Amino acid sequence: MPGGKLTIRDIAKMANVSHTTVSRVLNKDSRVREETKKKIVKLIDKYDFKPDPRARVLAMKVRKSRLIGLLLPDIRNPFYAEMARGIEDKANEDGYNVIFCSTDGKPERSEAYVNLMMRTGVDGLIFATARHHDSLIERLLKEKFPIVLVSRKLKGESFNYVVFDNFKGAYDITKHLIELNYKKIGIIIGPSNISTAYDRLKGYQKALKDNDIPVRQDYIVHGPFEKQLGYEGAKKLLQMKDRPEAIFGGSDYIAMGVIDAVEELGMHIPNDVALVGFDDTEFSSNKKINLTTVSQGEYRMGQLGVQILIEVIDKPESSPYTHKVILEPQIIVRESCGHKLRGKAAD
Amino acid sequence: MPGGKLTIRDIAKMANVSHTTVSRVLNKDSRVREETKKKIVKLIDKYDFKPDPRARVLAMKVRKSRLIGLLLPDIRNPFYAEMARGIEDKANEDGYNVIFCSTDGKPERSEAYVNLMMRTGVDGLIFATARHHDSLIERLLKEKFPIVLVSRKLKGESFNYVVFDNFKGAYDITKHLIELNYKKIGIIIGPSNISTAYDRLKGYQKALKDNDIPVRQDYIVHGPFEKQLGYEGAKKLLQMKDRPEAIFGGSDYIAMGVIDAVEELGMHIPNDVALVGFDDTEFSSNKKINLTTVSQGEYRMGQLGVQILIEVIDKPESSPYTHKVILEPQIIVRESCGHKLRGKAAD
DNA sequence: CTGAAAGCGCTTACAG
DNA sequence: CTGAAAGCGCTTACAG
Repeated sequence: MPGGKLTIRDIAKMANVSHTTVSRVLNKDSRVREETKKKIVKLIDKYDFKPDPRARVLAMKVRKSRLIGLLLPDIRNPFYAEMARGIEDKANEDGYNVIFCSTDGKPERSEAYVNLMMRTGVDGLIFATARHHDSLIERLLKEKFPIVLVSRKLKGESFNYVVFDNFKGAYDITKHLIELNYKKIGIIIGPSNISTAYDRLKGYQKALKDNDIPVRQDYIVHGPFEKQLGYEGAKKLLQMKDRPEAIFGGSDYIAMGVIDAVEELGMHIPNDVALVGFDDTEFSSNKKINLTTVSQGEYRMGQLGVQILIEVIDKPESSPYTHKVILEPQIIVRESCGHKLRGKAAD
Repeated sequence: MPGGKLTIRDIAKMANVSHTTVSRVLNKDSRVREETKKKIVKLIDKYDFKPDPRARVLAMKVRKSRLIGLLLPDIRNPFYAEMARGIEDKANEDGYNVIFCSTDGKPERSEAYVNLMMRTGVDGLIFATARHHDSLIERLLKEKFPIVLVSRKLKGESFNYVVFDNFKGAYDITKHLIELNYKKIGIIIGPSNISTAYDRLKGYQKALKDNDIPVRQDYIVHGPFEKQLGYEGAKKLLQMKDRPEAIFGGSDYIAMGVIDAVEELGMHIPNDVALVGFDDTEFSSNKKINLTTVSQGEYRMGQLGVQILIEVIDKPESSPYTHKVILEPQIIVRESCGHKLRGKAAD
């Protein structure tokens, strides 16, 4: 055990009391004589005695580890790092610790990590990795294990979640581009079995339709929701004969990749091609990047996620899933999409 | 308990065996008749029974939680996010989970987090937050609690660590600037009670001296090791009457702040001022940023840190601290510091 | 105010 | 191959 192998009985012996009494002072039970209490406290301090948390949990009626698990695609992605910080802060505030795992979007890794976490005994799980159909999460749900989904949802509504209105965010930012007089707008987006990608694509399409702009399939690039996709997608899009004048990067991380490609092609943002992202990570606000994007407030999303999870852990829900929050995204306009009515870009 | 409240005895009852036997199959003890084993395994699968990890740990001779704690300044800082990923990957590989905490460099937060982690029972701790004199770490060391320091060291050598040769990295990159014909070089760096900041400052100074360039105190900006410092420091430096022609940002994160300031002042990198950083985060390689920097390989540093920690956990060291690794940093030259022999910048 | 006893869910000699 | 028993370190009625 941390700090030595003393037990409650050792302390008891030294204090000439039963271990029961020591346990009482450890648990701030009032019915201990002030005098004996002092004696025991002194010993505890002297040896810096720490009761074994596991034995403690085991012996207690309500069995909690005060540990929550967090599954996310990649902690290096600034979007998730920010969210993780919100989760961490809120959790610690309530006396919980958080274990995190980066799955790289691979179901088999999720599976392995969840097993690992279960083995160490987490009280609940936060998933930022849900796909539309996710057997792991569905199983956990069926077992009534406490979980909450953040950012990404399953199909349906039978679970607790906190997400952003991705449809609206995408709709708005696409509309913003259209108002700036762009008509040829490409999009580079994650796979459609991820709710965020799916909804953003829908929002983009709807905005085009509402403005009588045909949706071109060749302007849509799908792939893994990673930076590399932005790079490859932009290369493809920008080398078309009839290339887009603007690109909607499905996330800031993807937009990072787009920027690399644009520079490599010797082009300029926004003169040759406008660019918008989604997430508003720290990167986007950099004065050299100045990416127009959609702010989700992922820190807050993380906080809300933990808050809900802790509620569920404390009182497991009877049946219906009542915790659902949909956050309002907000467009952050910067220079990466040029100026209003600037006229068409080269093509 | 996760997945239901079944115990080993429930399973035993159903299988008509003693709970001892069930425990045996759970622990892959070979001396169980194939037949009974199958029967039990079937039951375990059927009910998806999971033994309580805490009871398990409690009952075992060697008491391990397979949990390690990680203290770092801020998970949102890409440098630490990358390191965390290295730690996570290596830990999971060995069956460990990692709990992380962002301290924002505040000793009182470290203290609180470590208490929290101790309560949940971590087997060891990785610190990326050490200061030269750090009473918390020193106490843990005295208690022989398994810990390893990464990136930042205490004064002295009585502990295990994996760090980079910050002195050399800073020396080399400063020398690089000098070879490019810059003589007025400012530096924006963290507080000198953090080993990385201290060593980098020393490296910078030595490089200047070795090239007969006087060290000017007014070209040195100290402060908290954060992005904001870069912004403020650059504003200060660049508005001096006799301003530096080049700035050494003590970390990429600081360099990010410098870039913001430079742009805000309407200046250009590298024409008006050259810039170098330290860390080589993803941000720096972006084609619009192109920051010359020092690559530390923090992912690998994280991996090595866990590896050492696990070794120490498995066999606590007799006395001397034998795990010390110093990694060689490497300069990554990009365009943020202009071209060789380009002549002096404006001033 | 205090202690003896039972019990939390599991593992592991020990003895068949 | 299998089981009864002791024990891990702690908490908590129950009975003084």
